Amino acid sequence: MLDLAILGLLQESDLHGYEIRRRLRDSLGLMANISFGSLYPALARLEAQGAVSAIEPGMAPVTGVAMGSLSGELAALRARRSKVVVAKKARKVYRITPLGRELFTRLLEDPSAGDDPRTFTLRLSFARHLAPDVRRALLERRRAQLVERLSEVRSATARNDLDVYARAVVEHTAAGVALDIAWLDGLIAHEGAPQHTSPQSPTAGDTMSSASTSPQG
Amino acid sequence: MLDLAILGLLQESDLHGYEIRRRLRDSLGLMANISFGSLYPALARLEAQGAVSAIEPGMAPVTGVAMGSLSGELAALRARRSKVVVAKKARKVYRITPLGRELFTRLLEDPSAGDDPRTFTLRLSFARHLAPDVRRALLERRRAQLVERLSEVRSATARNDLDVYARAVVEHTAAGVALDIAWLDGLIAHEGAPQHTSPQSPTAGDTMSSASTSPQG
DNA sequence: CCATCACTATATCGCTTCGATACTGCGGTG
DNA sequence: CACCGCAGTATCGAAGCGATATAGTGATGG
Repeated sequence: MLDLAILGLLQESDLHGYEIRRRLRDSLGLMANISFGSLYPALARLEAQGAVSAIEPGMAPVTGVAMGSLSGELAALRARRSKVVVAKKARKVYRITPLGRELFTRLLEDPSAGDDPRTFTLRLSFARHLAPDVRRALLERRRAQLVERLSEVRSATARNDLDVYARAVVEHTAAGVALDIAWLDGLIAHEGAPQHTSPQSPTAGDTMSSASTSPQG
Repeated sequence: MLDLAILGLLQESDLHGYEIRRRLRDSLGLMANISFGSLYPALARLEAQGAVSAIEPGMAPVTGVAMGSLSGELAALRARRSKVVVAKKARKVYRITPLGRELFTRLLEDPSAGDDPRTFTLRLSFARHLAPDVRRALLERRRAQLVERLSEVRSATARNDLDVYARAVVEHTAAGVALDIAWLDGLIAHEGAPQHTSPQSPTAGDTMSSASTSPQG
């Protein structure tokens, strides 16, 4: 799961660990603070597989891509005024390999490679890399899962041995799942409608929001 | 986290592993299928701590509590017609100890013992065991967390480098968090209103539902 | 009549993830 | 210049997960 996230980010630019974490937090906006205890082992794993390769520190061109927006820009500013060349510390910058790109595609498309909510959210975030039919299949699959889950939760709602609080929880859960389904329906409708290449189709634009798919609370 | 769930269920009746799992699934309605790879180690852990004790198979009175609603009732039926005494197999029935009750209270009340969404959901499900002020504190604490999270996600929404899909995800996430907050507000209001012992206060009843706190999708 | 299926039930293995913690290098501030 | 705090990498132990093994039992059906 982390592998998918990492490869997806590296797809766009070379990054070092810390920055990957930051982007996971606020570019993807989801995936509440992945811990380093997960991140670094994941990077090591991917490197061992040959899916990413580490650009040795010092070799990395200091200009641009590799640095975090915040730290990078500040460092650049400082460099300009204090005329000290910002010799980057022990940063290990990672770059995706062709093999990594293959792996990314596989993780993104193969349903058997994880089907939990987190993975779905991640896949959807990267859905621009998917062919329209695969994308649609992804949405439909998820929808089916949610429909099943909804009926389970609804049956729990029907129980009469629940006190106020337990009941509040299950009802809230059910409502959440229902809204997720509605949201997916919106997305599916968008997929189905003939795709204009023009950025904004007239009816599009506000069907794209609703409730929580559950990428963390 | 599992510990809290297990102790909470054992609070009401003695149970064996399989049945704990079932109740987690459909009594609590949440906590999508806890795997046995988590459950049995957790039970072993609790037993080692002296928080639960295993009633040896055969010693357990076959009448009632220990069996699952389904299997139990069916087994009873069958026993009646086939007059074979259903000598229960290798079932290990667990019972909570006084020390376990202490641990339960601690896990339920101490915020430092886990503050992830799953744990919150669990705590709320067991909120009838909490004193009103502690209960309220629990809700307020969670609300504060969600408010912070919302502002984070909203700032992600403001980014302009997101494609349609990534944007859809973050917006959906934001909407979900907002609804969670609204739901909590409802619950808090209920807590605040002078508590009648009578089951239904006039204005109560439909404020208790909204969106997903995120006990799984 | 027995094979097979589906379900209850316990248990373990290897892997991923998490939370805590430790360490270093550097720039800014008192 | 001493110290604080942040950027950054790294590791450890515990917790949870998914797959898998094992075994007893009632029901289904050729």
